[in-house]
Amino acid sequence: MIFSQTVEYALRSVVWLASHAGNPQTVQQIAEATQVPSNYLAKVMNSLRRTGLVESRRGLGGGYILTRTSDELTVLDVVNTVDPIERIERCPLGLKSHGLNLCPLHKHLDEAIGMIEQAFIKTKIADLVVKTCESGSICGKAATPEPGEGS
Amino acid sequence: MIFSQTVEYALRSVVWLASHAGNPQTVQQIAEATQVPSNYLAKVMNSLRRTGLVESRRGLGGGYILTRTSDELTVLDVVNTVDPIERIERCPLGLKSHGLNLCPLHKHLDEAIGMIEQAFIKTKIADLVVKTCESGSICGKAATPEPGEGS
DNA sequence: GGATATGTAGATGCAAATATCCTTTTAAGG
DNA sequence: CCTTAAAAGGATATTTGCATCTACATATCC
Repeated sequence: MIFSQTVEYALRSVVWLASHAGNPQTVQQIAEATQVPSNYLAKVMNSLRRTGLVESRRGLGGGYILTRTSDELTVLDVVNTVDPIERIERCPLGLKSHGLNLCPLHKHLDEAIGMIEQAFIKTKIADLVVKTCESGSICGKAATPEPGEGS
Repeated sequence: MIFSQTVEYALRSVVWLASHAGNPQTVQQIAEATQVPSNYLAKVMNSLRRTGLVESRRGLGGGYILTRTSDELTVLDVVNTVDPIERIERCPLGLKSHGLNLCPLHKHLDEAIGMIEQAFIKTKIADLVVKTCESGSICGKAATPEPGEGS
């Protein structure tokens, strides 16, 4: 319901790239940092490349980088790449009787989708980057374990 | 993405029941009116019964009716029965470092989910019933074919 | 140019959501 | 009772999203 796993993965990865602008990140690096299965992540990154959100470089020193700055890149861009948001334009019941007008049900559902869409347009990837810690994960500071958190 | 097929089916059916309050509707009737595969609909209706949103009567003259009036029943009630909305409460990455605080990514995603949840609480099933036509479908007037739309 | 490190592509496996079918239970009406 | 109409339950497809594995292409470094 609501957001697919793949959307999660794609967003985590893009946020990670945003916080490492300029430095190509390999699938392995991204996978470890974002805790996404690396084999699957490879597919996801490839999708992002095909739609032009990221660039790839092969070979030693290669990896992925964003093609835009993180404040020119919205959550919607990422979401629409891997699992596009589809507005309800026609009645799923295929009734001709109300032409372009949706019935109340689908009108309300579409409005809900629209809200999400708007929120995702407004939110830039830059807004999602954690700044309060040096080289941390996308989501705190996993990479720099705190004192007293031995495992 | 966003809404599952089952949610669609459940909502259509409940809206149909709402517009036939008092008259038990059989799975067959609901299925035809809402264009949902009847065998699958049977499962969905059963779920709605288990969570108490509808009552069933077996045997001749049986069918399903709502247990509440349509303005006491929200879209969220229905959605949560068949495909519950889950807020993001803990960081999916399982990082302890930020305790109860979500990272910006998951904070934003959760807010989006929260918006949907609110919208679905506010929307009553009564708001979704088409009133402008007598015995029509949930979504216009499919049941009363217009003149000149022979088939 | 050989060794190594990367992304790219395709085949396949697996599990969950969706859909179908068949049997059993329960109720109503004669 | 018996017949019929309905829901309830269970077994089984089908489809799709998620994930894994392997082979291949391309770049860097020595």
